Amino acid sequence: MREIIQVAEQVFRDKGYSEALTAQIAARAGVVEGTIYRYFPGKRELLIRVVEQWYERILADYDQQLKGLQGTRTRLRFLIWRHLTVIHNEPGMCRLIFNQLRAWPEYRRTTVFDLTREYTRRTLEILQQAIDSGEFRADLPLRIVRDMIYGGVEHHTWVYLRGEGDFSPDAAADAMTEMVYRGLARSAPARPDLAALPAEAALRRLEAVAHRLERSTSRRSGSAKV
Amino acid sequence: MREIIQVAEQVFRDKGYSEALTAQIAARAGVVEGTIYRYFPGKRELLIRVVEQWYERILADYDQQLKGLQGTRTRLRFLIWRHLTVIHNEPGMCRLIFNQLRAWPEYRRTTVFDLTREYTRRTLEILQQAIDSGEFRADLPLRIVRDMIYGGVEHHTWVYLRGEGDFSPDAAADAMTEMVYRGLARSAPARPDLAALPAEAALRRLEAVAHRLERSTSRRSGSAKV
DNA sequence: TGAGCTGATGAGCGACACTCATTAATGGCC
DNA sequence: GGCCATTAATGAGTGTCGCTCATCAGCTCA
Repeated sequence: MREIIQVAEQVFRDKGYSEALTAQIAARAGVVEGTIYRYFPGKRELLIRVVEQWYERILADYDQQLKGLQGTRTRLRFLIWRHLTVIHNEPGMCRLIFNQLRAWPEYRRTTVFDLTREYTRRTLEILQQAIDSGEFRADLPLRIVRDMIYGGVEHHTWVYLRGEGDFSPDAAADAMTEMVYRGLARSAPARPDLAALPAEAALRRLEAVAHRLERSTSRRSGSAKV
Repeated sequence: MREIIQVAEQVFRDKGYSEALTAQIAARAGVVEGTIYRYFPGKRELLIRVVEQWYERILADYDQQLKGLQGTRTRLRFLIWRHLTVIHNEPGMCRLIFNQLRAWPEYRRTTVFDLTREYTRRTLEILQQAIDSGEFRADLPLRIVRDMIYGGVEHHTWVYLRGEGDFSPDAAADAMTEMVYRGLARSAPARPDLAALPAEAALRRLEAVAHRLERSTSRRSGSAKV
């Protein structure tokens, strides 16, 4: 049975779900086709088990890695980068999840579903912590931000998953983190490299701060000027 | 053939791709199964034709609507809202596209692919125009912003597409537009005039604001200090 | 040694997409 | 209008797969 799952993973990964034949999986595993059905209700459940075991392996040391990271930006970037990297390293498996597993009605009762929820929950937590600490503004629904992150990752990696191109996990993670950070940051981003910015950029930043302060001041004094 | 496509659309929409039987489509269309294969190479191509015609219908008056809208924010919001609304109104059809069509190798040779590219190209255009006018900063790759928009929309609508909940196109469009706008806006939002400001004038303005702030701060600190 | 249990076996079934030889319908031409 | 050529429809197959089930082999324990 261990053998069946291992062989099935290989065959599914190489051929995709519908091109992978149960007869072939059985043959390669050195059993007869009927044996598969003693351990799995059907081909679907076989794929589900395969993906579940793989996904657990992938997420094994995940929490530990995250625990060693400090700061909203760093942690956020890690989450995004991690997701991008998994897709980059395991396109076959991700294709199976995105194209098959997720479309099935059984998906919700899968531990893949649970693990994914857990996975994305970390993102929400980080965002919420940043809001609590005042680093992020609180006026955008976090679930939508999360959707833009994970949906964005998926959309971005499609061409690659279709085998028609490549992408850089690092570059994409940088851009997405920056986008999210700017979209949510309360003030202009507190970037350590800001000191090195040219005068023009610094001026622009000051403009932004001044404008915001101006508004808040005039709002308080009651002389709203537009 | 017109009849076949119409019936097929209905059956595909109701039952999903794999539960929809060619025999049933033929029966409902009042023809025999073999007739379908005189007009379509296979079941896949039938779905492709169905989706293509539907999609063309959906995007028919799209450009006209967009042409009547002014301003980056308005136009951006319309694009996002439009996409969300189509999914909300036609979940069956969108499920077919997301779960089946897009996973097939034929997808790239589909006009659905072309139309989608055209559709998302508008988004890139709007973003690029905002960059050219100085409204948006130019240091983030636009393709990634686009991916976050359309990926985010998809991710956000999944629960609904699985028939397990609902979502508000308006609320989601607002939040996503806001997120993108803040993520890309060069200065404080709604001040495109600032971008054109020469350095000297900006400095004068900053001086003035600083003065005002100085006074209001000292006034406040006089009574608030403990 | 034999009874009872577990689990592998592989021939076969049912469901479907798809094919093809045959038949019917259509339309141009004298 | 009658004749032929071209095109379209027919429905009885066929092949492919996932899946089932009666049967059998190996193992344990009395």
